[in-house]
Amino acid sequence: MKLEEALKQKKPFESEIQKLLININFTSSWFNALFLQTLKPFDITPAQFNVLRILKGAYPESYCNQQITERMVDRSSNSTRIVDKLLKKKLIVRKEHKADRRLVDIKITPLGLDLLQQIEVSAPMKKMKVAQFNAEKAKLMNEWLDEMRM
Amino acid sequence: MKLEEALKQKKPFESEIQKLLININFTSSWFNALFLQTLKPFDITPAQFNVLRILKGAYPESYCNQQITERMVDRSSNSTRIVDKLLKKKLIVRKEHKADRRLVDIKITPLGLDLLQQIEVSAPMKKMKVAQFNAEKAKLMNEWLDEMRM
DNA sequence: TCCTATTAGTTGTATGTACAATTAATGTAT
DNA sequence: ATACATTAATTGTACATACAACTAATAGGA
Repeated sequence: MKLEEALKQKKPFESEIQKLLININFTSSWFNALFLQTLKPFDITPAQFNVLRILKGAYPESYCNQQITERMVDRSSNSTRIVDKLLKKKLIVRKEHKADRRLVDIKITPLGLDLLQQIEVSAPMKKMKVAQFNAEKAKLMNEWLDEMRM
Repeated sequence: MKLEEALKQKKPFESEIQKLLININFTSSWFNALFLQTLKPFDITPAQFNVLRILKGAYPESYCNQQITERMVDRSSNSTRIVDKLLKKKLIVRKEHKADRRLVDIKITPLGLDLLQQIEVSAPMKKMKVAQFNAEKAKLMNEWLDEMRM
């Protein structure tokens, strides 16, 4: 659906670039709402899911808080608190870093890996990924989005 | 900067489409952080700015709450509370709708229009809009983002 | 008309975000 | 070694978001 229709705009946008900035935010918000619903049956938020996937990337090693933050899609949220929630659900474990006692090592548990697996094979998740979208277009868009953040 | 670098990923993404979904969210979050900073000197949030612009679109008429919500870029936020904040700053006025007393008419004030004008001519705002990005690419991306939300 | 359903807006609450302040550990210069 | 700056993580707080519950007004059918 055209953005002007979705936002019920009478007038066209000032420029394609202005429209693009709004379109990216609108699409992101739209996608996040969908993602939130998809993850709801698994009792996990998109931010928690993102941290679990990051820790899966480190497995069987661990990451400290700072390394997690650097890899989060949305850096505005507080990794300490996200990690707290995951800890309560036993999806991760924490232990003190040997060499530098300021750091905390955080590692995904088998239970956490299991949950990720369950989510990824679930029907709604597969549906989100397919998204009926041409891979060639996706590749170009990825290049251009990367250019935009400069 | 490439998304893989930005997120310090060791492995490439599973597919261009999966990467695109993450790229849109990451770019949106990146842009929002910038936008938040840009608006800070004017003591207004992106959500409040968005509602003001919507009401400028209606001016000199008004919109009721529902019409505002339909036009918001991020529909997850609660328009009543955003409107409350704008009211405290006297950037808008509220009055009861004549025909249907469930509705509330909301209209931007001259003070609100002034603030929008100030923001739009400000240096940081102009900088955000330019974004050194090719208009032809922007147009294609807009078409493709619109296709994605289906 | 009366009853019920629907609609618009507001409010309550748990969780999340933005940002500053704090605590504790380490690095570095003298 | 001591003092000071820097770094990593945590905590406090005001505000925002997600979502359900609530209030009040209107619409529509028997």
